[in-house]
Amino acid sequence: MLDIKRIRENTEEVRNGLVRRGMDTACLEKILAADIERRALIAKADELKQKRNAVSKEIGQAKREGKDTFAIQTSMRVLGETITLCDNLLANVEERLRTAMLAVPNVPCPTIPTGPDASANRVVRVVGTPRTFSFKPLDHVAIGEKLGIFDFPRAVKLTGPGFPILLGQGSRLQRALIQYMLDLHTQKQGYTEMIPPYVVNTASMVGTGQLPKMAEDMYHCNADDYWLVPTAEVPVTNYYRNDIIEKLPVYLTAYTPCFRREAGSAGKDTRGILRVHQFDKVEMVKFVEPETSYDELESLVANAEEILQNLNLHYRVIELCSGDISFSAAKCYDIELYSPATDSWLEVSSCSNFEDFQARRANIRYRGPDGKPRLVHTLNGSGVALPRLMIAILEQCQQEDGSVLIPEVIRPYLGGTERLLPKAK
RNA sequence: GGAGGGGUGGUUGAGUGGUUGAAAACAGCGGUCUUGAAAACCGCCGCGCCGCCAGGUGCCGAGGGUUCGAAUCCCUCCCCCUCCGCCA
Repeated sequence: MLDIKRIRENTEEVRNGLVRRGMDTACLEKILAADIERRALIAKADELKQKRNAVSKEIGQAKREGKDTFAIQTSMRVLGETITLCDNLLANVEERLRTAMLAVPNVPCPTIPTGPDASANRVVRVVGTPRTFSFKPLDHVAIGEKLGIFDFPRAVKLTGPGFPILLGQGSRLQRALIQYMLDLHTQKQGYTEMIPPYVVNTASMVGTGQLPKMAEDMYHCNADDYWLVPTAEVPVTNYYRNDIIEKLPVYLTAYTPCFRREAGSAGKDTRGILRVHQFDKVEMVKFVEPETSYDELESLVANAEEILQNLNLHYRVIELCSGDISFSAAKCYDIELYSPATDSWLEVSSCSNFEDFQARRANIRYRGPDGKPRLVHTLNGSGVALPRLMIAILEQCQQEDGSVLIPEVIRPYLGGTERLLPKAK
């Protein structure tokens, strides 16, 4: 959520930001009108309440002195009704204002590229070199078939499309990667590990900005009004909702399954495990002082990149343009792994600075130099998503004989195993 | 799921209709004293909203209600604790 004062006082700056996102800015006029209405009603209601408080005090005093207060009490009853009326009008305006404010996305950082969609994104750096193959590289589905590590038909039987089954050495590889990434984040990069709930309430989803906009993309438990997490960002960030953090910065990391309905994406990129409704991910979340958040974003990206570098994978970093960043983000880098079989780039990480946008929604604060509460800045980044990491490893490390050479840093997590071997015919 | 108890400021903890936004203590901040520190003493010390300021207003788990007036009475909900039941 944006600061209403910012919308009020720097309307054109905010408007420009929304225009850069390709948004209609009519919502700002509605918000400003509601804001004026709201403040007028507050002034009116406060004035009436001041009178009520004063007279009530006098009545108390008079009663103690044994005086008759019937007449004045009767007249005050009318004032009470007027106040109730005023408060109802105010509640109505505030609800309208809040609804409108929750629907306004973050203002993009001024330095990011301006553009309507992904075509305007900027490639920041390409790391590693594409491997040259002496044979035609297979895609992850074909490799997985040879290795016997997926079972898509039976997964559909159990649930439906988009809920893959990993088997045998495939399961073990994924578990090893999770373990490796968590170890790197916690042992070397200074993060504290958390195992959070995978199901959260509505307030948490509003806090990080998934609701109200993304309701259709998430799984909801009607009986309890709970939501399956689409990312660990939600429970981990909301850990400090309505809280004052004692000491900044705080770095947290969590492995969780992620659940995404991806409404409207049926039939798109559905081959294999590229785009699924349930996947695993290791996430990093930072709570920092506002002055440092853009430096923290750079180190967050570096933390994610370190994984891929250590795995010796070919990847690139993209700076998203104003039209492509997510609802809550002010600036975002995507990290994409190269898929040699499809000659395409696969997004495995999204690292964002939300500035105080989430902190205002979720009311996450710390004490500034003057001891007064201030909103923190929040950031998060994947470190990293498992399915596409698996795809990239399978494809980039595949051998002509059908085996897959395991990156060296992962081998200790696989009991020294050097390669995944094709299943016996 | 059933029965009982309880949710008050950073913490502990008073407060059952009227100068209570809230006693007291502890913690914290500033000062006096001291070579320095401790102790002692003095003062300050919650958050939000409206307002240029003065000030006003709201907040005692959340939301409603009663009343001239609610931390205090009533209703609904949430959470925590104890016991019972069920259970990985």
